Amino acid sequence: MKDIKHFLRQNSLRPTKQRVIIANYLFDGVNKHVTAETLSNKLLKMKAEISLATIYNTLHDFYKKGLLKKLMINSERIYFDTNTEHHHHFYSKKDQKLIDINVDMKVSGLPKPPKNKKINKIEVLVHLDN
Amino acid sequence: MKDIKHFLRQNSLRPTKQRVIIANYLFDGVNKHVTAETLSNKLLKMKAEISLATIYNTLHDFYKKGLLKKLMINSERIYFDTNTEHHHHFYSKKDQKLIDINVDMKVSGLPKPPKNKKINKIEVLVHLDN
DNA sequence: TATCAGTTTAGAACGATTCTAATGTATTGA
DNA sequence: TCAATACATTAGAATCGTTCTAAACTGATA
Repeated sequence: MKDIKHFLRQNSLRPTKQRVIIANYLFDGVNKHVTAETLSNKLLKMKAEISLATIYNTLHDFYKKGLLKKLMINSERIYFDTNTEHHHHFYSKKDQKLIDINVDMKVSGLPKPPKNKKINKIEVLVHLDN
Repeated sequence: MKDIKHFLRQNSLRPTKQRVIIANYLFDGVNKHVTAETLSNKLLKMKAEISLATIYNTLHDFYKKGLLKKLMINSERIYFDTNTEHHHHFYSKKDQKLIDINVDMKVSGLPKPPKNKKINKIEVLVHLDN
């Protein structure tokens, strides 16, 4: 798409064929959580053969430009989130699935951070059972 | 120590030389966060040469018996926490350090979990800046 | 349209972790 | 007490996600 090219250029990223395909998928308006592997699978289904190395490069390029968030979910893989707003998650270990929590939550009773340290952000992960 | 042997047996773990050394270190009353690597280094400093495979095995054995918690911190390594109570953490990416938050915190404004899912536990990770 | 910096790629390398299969050791029960 | 055996340890190989390398390619620019 034309505007994806603009969008990439606006972020000082050359709109190469591969980046356009990936950005088109990731930034279609629906928030997504992807790993290199899930993205690769999706792209293959869309008949787009892009090497894994490029997928890794592209995810990191987008991340460096602030277009993606890296999630602090420990599960062997690195998750990238197209929702770069500060938000929280449900996590189902069983399904290996993340679900955005888009409402505002408040954490109360927080202790003082250690000396000389400032709180950057608070992440809440709600683990689901089944 | 004698009681470490009892402790291991109580948890249906054979008190082998290696498990006794590791348990003695981990369960000395001071809560710790370790990775296989940091534990291995500590043990070497204590003149205890235990193979990495055994360290991994032992950490997982202890984990399976509920003696250790696995932490959901994304950082390439798996962290094990000797504090198995439900609690939260400060995390300094810069220092690659975790600090327990031992006070009770409340999260308000939590949305309903998805259909057929139950909330298991809520984990709060407070990211530090510097 | 030639140039060149930036990009893609296959495959090698890497690092944390797990596996393998041979050796060693705690437990048991006679 | 000791032999049998079930369980543990180990070195090194294998695995898996990810990063690196270096050669080929391509978008931007002049």
